[in-house]
Amino acid sequence: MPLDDRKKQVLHAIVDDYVSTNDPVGSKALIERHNFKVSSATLRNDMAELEKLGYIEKPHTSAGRIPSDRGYREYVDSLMTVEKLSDEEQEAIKSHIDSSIDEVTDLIKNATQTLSETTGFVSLSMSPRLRKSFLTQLKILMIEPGKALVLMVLSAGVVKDKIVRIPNYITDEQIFKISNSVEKHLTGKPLDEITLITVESSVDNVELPQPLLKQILYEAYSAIKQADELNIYLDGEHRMLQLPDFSTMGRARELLGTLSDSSMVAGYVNEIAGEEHSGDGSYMIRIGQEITLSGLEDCSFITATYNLTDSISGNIGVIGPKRMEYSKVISQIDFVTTTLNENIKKLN
Amino acid sequence: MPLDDRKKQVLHAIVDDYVSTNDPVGSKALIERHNFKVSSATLRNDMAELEKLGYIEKPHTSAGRIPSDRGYREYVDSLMTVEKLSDEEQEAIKSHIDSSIDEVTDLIKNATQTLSETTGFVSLSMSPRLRKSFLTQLKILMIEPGKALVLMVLSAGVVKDKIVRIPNYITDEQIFKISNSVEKHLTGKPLDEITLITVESSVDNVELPQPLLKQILYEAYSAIKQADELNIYLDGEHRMLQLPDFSTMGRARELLGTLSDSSMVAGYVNEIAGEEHSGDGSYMIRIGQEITLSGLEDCSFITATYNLTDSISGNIGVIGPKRMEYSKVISQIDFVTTTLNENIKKLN
DNA sequence: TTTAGCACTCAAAAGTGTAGAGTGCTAATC
DNA sequence: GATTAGCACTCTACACTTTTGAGTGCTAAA
Repeated sequence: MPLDDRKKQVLHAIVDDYVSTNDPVGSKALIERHNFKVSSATLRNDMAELEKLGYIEKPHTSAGRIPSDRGYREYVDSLMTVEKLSDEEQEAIKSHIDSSIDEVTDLIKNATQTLSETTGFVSLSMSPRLRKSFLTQLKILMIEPGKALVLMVLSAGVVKDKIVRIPNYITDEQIFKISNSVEKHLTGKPLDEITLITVESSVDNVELPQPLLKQILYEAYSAIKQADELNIYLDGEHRMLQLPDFSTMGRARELLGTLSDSSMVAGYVNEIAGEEHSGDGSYMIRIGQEITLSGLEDCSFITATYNLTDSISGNIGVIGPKRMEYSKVISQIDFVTTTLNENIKKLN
Repeated sequence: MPLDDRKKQVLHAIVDDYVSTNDPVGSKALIERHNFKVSSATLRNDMAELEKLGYIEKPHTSAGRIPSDRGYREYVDSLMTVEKLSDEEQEAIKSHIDSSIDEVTDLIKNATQTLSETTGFVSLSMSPRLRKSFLTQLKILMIEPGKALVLMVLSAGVVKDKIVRIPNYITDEQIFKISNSVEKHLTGKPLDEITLITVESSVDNVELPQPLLKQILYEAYSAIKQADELNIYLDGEHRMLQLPDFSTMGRARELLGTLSDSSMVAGYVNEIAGEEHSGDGSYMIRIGQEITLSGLEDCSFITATYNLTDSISGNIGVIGPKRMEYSKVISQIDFVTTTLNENIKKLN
């Protein structure tokens, strides 16, 4: 059963007030701050109803109400309106973004930092998912006896490298031949189609014993696979300590503890990035318990997607308290992401 | 005036007790836990004396005493004895260290993480100071029109690269020529002797208009300079929240706030790394107010040095509460650093 | 359906009292 | 002269109580 208009207004007002004051909001306070045309008693009835429906809850008997996860969800899905940032706000953000950066990775980092700075929350970004990108160059370069560098240039303009160990007595020339052969066969192939077998079968006519050759090719292969790995970058963890929501040590500890395990967070982000976008916007929101990472029960997580190319993208987002100004934060993420996308385009 | 033997014992005992209990220690408690041959009244006199000399202090009138910065300093300099870690402790550390890593940078990171994990404090490392290292290879590789990669291999086995922008219509061949020419002239030169002039004068006989050539060489130069920059890596910040010393939000906030400005921390570490080592060991200790970073007044900072080669080194260390088991932490750092040095050696 | 009024609830803040650990000082003792 | 026992005094931490005030749900009237 859908909420009637006034109940929607009440819920809207409760969320707004709670977000701005951090105090459970009661019927009287509601009347004072908004001009409802009815009395507090009426609102009390509405609030009782909203509570029964699960949109709001009481911390204890004699306190006001606070939005439940479901209440926030309703707010986010149908109540709030997302406005564009004012010119000043846009300027403030732009002043943090360094568009003179020449490497995509740094551009993304910079945007992530900006996001934390402007929202005051933790921000994060995932490295682009490069599975679909293809190799445009692959070189194996001798560094010194026993050590070589596998250097890859990917279609998205991303450069990756990895130092690998090779048998000591392999010569410059041999490596050079292998490098050329591998490059010729693998250029143009998407990363996710490159297997150990593809790599191994890409070399012929090199006068080296099979086991040695195999070893080198295995190293090359593992370098390629490593280029495909997802990295996560987190920023502004300390800002969470400034928030009243995490002013009790326990909560803060748990939160930062969880965030410190970056591979776990990365796994989670990757997981939800795989799910389809929730309808309307270009962003995705998880509220409270919807986040299945322990210690983030009081947080909300908003992510957006940036694009390196049409088919290669990554995520950027913030983790803040559930009690946040959703519409504002969404505008901020949106703006940062848009700016980031523009700057990425400029690199090509 | 030097302390007499018993006063030294008293100070030693106070530090030990305070470190282990986190309670100001009184004369009675001291008698109970240690077998002094004198009465509590005598200790009270000694303690009054120690306080007058500035080694210990009272949080308030009716509390026990806690060591002052000076007290810890005396303890660290002349009272404590540093023992080797037990076999089990060594094993525990070794189990965290991944000696299969092929890149120095990762090896250092891994050691830093291990250090935080074993001490339970924040750990940090500075990237090696590469000023004195020299180029063994330098290549400029075309990535796509308008974009090139400057790739440097340094004497320490470190590889650095940077994407730079070049004029659009520069060809593969032209870049190749420039690359060769620059490499020939710069190979073997220490980074800190390479100036823009050195780079510019390293190319001759390239049929390109001067301004274009200059632009490319400038980019190459800036890539080289960037390779020389110091990076800091911090780990385990969240662990500070577990410590009783930072159980009040205020302290923790300040601490993590300061640590989040990594360039400031890097600057400080670099500064003190420049000062000469304080005598005996291979480590360096800063206690409390001796640290001139705001928010770290209640911390101590212990650093050690790792070596890539004889002349190229970096720092690794921990930041923990002033109230720490100095001898133990020192052994831990020492062991981790030694192990790191061994693993670095194995890479070559 | 809305409203005024009222009794009831409960957390947070402020106040009170006590226990305990510690101190400094003095005068006696080794 | 150093050491000790004894004692009055100090001050925090903790537990306990009281007060305050915002908020609720319910009832009866509009």
